[in-house]
This record gives sequence, C-alpha cells and structure tokens, in this order.
Amino acid sequence: MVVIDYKDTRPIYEQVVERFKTLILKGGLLPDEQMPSVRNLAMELSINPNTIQKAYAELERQGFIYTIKGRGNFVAGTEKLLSEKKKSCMEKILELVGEAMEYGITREEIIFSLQQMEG
Amino acid sequence: MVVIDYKDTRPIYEQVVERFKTLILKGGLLPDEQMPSVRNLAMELSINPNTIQKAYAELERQGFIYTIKGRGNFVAGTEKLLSEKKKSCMEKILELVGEAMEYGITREEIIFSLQQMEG
DNA sequence: TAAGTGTACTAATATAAATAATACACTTAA
DNA sequence: TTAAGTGTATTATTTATATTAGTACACTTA
Repeated sequence: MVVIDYKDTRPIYEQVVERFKTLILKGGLLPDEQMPSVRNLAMELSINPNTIQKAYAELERQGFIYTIKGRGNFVAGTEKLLSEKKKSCMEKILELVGEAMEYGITREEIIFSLQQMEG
Repeated sequence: MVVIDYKDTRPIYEQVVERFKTLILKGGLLPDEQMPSVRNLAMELSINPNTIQKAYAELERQGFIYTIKGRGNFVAGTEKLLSEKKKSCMEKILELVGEAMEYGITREEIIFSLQQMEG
C-alpha cells in the first residue's frame, strides 16, 4: 500500500502523506475506512512509529483523515474534505485581496481580472 | 543608519533587509539614491560583506533596489516598486482562484465574497 | 591603472528539520 | 479488570539546510 523511495530526496513522512492523499482522492481508500495503525505501518516500512505519526498529523491537519484516540485513524468523508479545502482557499484569497487593496488595487480591478480568466 | 540586534533571533541579513525596506517606504531614502556599498556597510557593522550582499540581493528581488555592477546599489523608484508589488499580488490571487475553481468554487461565489468584504 | 563597486565559489558554522527511543494514556474486548 | 490494541507526548540523536565567513574574481570610473 505504501513504499518508501530512498532515492527520493523528500523526507519519508512527506512521501507517506502524498501517497495517502492520492489514495484518498482517487478512491483507493473509502470514507471512514480505517487507516493502518501507526505501529503496524511503521513496522512494515521498518521505520520509527513517530514518522508515521507525523505523517498522520499532517494528513489530519489537511483534513484528509480524522483521529479517534485509542481507536485509530480514519479516512475523512470527501464532502468534509472538499469543504475544508474550499474554506481555507477562500480565506487565503480574501487575505490576499485585502493586501492588494493596501497597494491601491481596487475591488473592481480584481473582479475585472477574474472575469477575464479563462476556464 | 543600520544597527544589528544580537538579541534578535532573526538572521543578520534579514534585519538589514527589513531596516532598508522601512527606510525606503517611509522616505528615509529617496529613489535613485545610492545605497551604502557592500564593503562599507559590512565594515561599519563588523560583519562579512557577503552578508550584506545577501541582504541586497533580497532587496533587489523584492524590487526595493536595483544594482549596477561595478557602480553600486540604488533605491528603486516608488512607482516601480508599487507596480511590482501589485503585479505579484495579482498573480497570487489569480493562481489561488484557479485552485479554488478546481475545488468547485464558482467565479460568481468569489466575486460575491469580494463584494461582501468591508473596506 | 588604481580604487572603488558588485559577484561567484568554497568552506565553516549555526540553526532547524527529520527521525528515533522511550514512556505515557485512551479504547475495547476477553 | 486486564491485556493488547490504539494514538500521544517528551526527549535525544542524527541529518539537512541556512547562515555567515574567507577569498578570489570582474566590472566601472576617474
């Protein structure tokens, strides 16, 4: 399910994060399905449990999984995941727009540019 | 003109960058005015010239100064600086909006949110 | 051509990130 | 209630990266 590429310069925990993000987005893991336990996966990959723990913490931060202490980690529902992504993306946009307005860009200019975008 | 605070945990070059950004934005240094030479300022602060070099490279990257090889570093015109800031800010916004649309947020939703913003 | 300027390359050092070792705390089922 | 599963927290060690320094080079002008 997960493999570590030691020729890859990226840290192990990052490879693990990416692998699971892909699996979850592509439907290889279904909502509420249990993730491999921290210890099991660590043993399988012959690495320290804390490295998996770090990967899972990151996946949780990004909304891909949720944790129940003492029970395990589970795949988050796709709707919830999507709505979190939308929310944080929208927040970033509004923050940047605020900054842009400090530089003298008007709301109208921004809206005009959006309407010119392809897509 | 510049002081290093060794109690400050930030790197020296970063303190130098910030100091000059403030000076330029507040008008303490005027457009096309010559910056202290890399060697002079380094000697004055008793640090290595490369540290100042790094600070100046960063200031140039951010559009605050421009360099003429063999002659020196000079303060960038405020209009140019502002237009660079605007440009990069606008680019970031459009990039994020593209990402948002991948998540299913519509252009209209974004425009609506902008219009709701205070300011 | 000399004395000023910035630049590039390498090495040393300091700082931060990644990983591991270990002990703790929660949950469930026998 | 306890054993075996789960995640968590703390600390130490290792590794990678960022910062700074040493030094030599190249451009500009008077």
